[in-house]
Amino acid sequence: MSEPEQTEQHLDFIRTRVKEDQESGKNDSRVHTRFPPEPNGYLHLGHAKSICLNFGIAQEFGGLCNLRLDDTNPVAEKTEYAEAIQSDVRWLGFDWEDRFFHASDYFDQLHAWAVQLIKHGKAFVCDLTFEEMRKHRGTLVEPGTNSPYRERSVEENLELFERMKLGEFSDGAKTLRAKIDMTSPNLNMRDPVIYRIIHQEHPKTDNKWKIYPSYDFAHGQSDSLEGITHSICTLEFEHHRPLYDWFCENLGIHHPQQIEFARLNLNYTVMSKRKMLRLVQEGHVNGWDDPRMPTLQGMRRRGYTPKSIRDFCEKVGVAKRDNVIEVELLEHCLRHDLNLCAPRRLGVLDPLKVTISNYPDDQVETVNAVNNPEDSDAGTRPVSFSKHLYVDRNDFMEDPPKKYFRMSIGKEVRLKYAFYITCTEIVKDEEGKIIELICEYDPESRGGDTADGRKVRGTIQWVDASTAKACEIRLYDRLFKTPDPDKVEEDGDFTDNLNSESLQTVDTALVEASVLSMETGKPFQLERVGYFCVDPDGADSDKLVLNRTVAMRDSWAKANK
RNA sequence: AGCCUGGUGGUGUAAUGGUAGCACAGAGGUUUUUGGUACCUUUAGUUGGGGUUCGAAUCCCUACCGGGCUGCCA
Repeated sequence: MSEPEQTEQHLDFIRTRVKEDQESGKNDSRVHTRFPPEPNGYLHLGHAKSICLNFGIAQEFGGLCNLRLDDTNPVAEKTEYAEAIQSDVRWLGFDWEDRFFHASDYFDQLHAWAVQLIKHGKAFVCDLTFEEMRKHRGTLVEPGTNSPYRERSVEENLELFERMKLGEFSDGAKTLRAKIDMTSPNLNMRDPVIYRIIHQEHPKTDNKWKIYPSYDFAHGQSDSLEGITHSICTLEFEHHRPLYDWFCENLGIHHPQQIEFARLNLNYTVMSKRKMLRLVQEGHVNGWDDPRMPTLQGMRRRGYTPKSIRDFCEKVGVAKRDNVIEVELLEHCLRHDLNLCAPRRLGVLDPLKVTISNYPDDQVETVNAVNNPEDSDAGTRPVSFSKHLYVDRNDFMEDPPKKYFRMSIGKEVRLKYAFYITCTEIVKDEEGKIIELICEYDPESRGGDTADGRKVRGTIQWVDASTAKACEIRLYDRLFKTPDPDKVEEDGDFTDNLNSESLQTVDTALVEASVLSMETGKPFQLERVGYFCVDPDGADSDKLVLNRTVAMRDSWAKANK
């Protein structure tokens, strides 16, 4: 695992705080965090930031980090999600050891605490309907008014709460509310609901409960029970902190410190579960693991490495101000990692036939290709070479501009790892389209250089016609065509900004035979083209399907825009 | 409107009263059997206005501009 390079003078505000607490001896200098997703959807890049923060801080300060599923609302939560979450966190490279918990593990304790609050006159059963409660709540500028049920006796509250628990009332008929302050400027403090009636089977507790605690009544207490020292969450929970504190204090239990940070936003995409769900449900993408999705499953299928994502999460920093990170940073982190670890292969997306006129008709030889120039231990591999080859169509120009280094008539180029060739003749079809290049090769240039040391500036990739394998390649582009997909015309919708060309399928590609043995999901580089990985879609057929993880940086294309 | 929050190059993020730094992006260059990589150089910033101070991104006042909050979601 990569060690985050946190230098002494470069700590973010959360780590600064944790460090101070540790040095002052707070919590006996323990550091204990947790990552608490709700199992109602798949994890995305925004969650990755939180995972890296929580597990990262634990590692850096010699502490622990728990994985906890916040399963207090059985309506949308599913086991399917719970399993994906564990798999994703593990894939990202983190380990919670034996500390895998559920908020539902604490339902009994939470219930007992609710009873305790009632006995202390700090909670009451309320009969107000949803609508009535909304009216009583007041507004942003006006205080709320007390519920008419606020002054029920402890005995009555106890009895009613027990009957709620027994399932005697229908959903929404009654709630248990904390008795705090209906005039508080913080709406969360206006007698918030802490238990509601939900007749719904729970993935973990089955039909044991008819009442479920709200987030506010479960989260802090769960943290407390687990001995969490720093409860790190996103900014939207800032207004809930007074409540978090209120419960810990009024229950007299261990009081973790909640700290909020700004969630991650990335341009050209959306980062909310709700919007991603729509993309999936409305068929704009092919599922949660579509390689264009910012879900961890999508990114994994696309070929993102855990290390590149961790590196990204470290580089985006942690602060309280709203932010939108440019995708270029993500792609930089990806390429940086891939450049170091991805094996190299040869392939052409748009094949153009090449015949070497002075090469023996039936001869086939092998040349040695370097597997990874950044890693000498990766060694070399044999690649077959013969009279009939393919190069990429865009590596030839009949009428090239001044600084074009690749093929054109009479211009000598290097076929990477093989020979120098010079095009002598172009073959066209009736419509004038180039269909073949007749070339001559220099037998003395085997391996890619000659004794005379002459300079050949252009080097291109190629495949041997007799051994190359056909495959389907899926080229991905950003999902949205605008940096801020939420910025729309009136009556518009973020889906208006979807990029209709975010997926382009190329079915003409040819790759060297060894690509067949690449492991699904493990990225490799097709030299000069980009990074790719085998998609699971081809697994059950003979078809080889590749995903383009990310293109190479291309300063030539950029300069010629 | 009330409350809470936050404003540092294009984008992020440091500097907590003492040289505004780093990364990505941009521009230029060196190297190169990937027009990749690596390396070098470079453009560009403290929201405005007052104040305190020898000295302010930092402290105070004020204006302006973002974001959040009226679920029995989390």
